[in-house]
Amino acid sequence: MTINLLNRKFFERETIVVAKEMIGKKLVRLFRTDSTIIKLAGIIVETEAYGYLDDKASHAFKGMNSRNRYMFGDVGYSYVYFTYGNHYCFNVSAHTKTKDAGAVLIRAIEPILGINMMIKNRKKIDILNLTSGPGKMTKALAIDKKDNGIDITDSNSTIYLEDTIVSNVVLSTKRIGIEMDKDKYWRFIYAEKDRGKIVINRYVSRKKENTKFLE
DNA sequence: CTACCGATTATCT
DNA sequence: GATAATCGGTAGT
Repeated sequence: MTINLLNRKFFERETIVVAKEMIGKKLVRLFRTDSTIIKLAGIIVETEAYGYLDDKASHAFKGMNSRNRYMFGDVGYSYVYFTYGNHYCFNVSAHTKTKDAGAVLIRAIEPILGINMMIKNRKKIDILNLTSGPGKMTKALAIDKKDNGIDITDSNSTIYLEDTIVSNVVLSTKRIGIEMDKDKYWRFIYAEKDRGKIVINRYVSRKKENTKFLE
């Protein structure tokens, strides 16, 4: 069986385009021990794009430092940072070759594999709140600083993204929790059409934000 | 149901 | 010394 991973080229495009197209793809998290492999997985239902000189809200805006270094250079690498004294956020670097930095924050997934382990990691049993936010998701998947700078396009990595067929709807909204460049519609969420009505995926955080329809 | 607010600490300047 | 791409609890409607 061959698994189709998102490859380097996928991430070597405009950060906003990559953020939008990551919606509906599968995020896989592996734990390898001597004799077993534990696999956690979910469908990406919420992302945000963070740019470079075009985006005052981006960690990369003021230039490279030891924290944000993986937003720069080669694309398809994880950028994991710690914030608010408690939480980790998980990004994948993505930008065109001519632009030097940019990344996509994965804010929420719909759990599809290893839900029991996610419940253990989160110490919460409420399925709808297991992974519906960037800090909740990293905790459910046990992602932290040790996962910074790993190659997401390599199937030997402990985190990678699988390609999927995406036929549902993607909406955009303003980004969450920032003070600068608030008006960019660079947040993307998963939705589907149900008898003509647009229904936002249940695992998306803050579903009441004003949305724009894409295409 | 929505809105506000305090916790907590690595990292930046 | 100040900040922060959040969360969860509590108060209010």
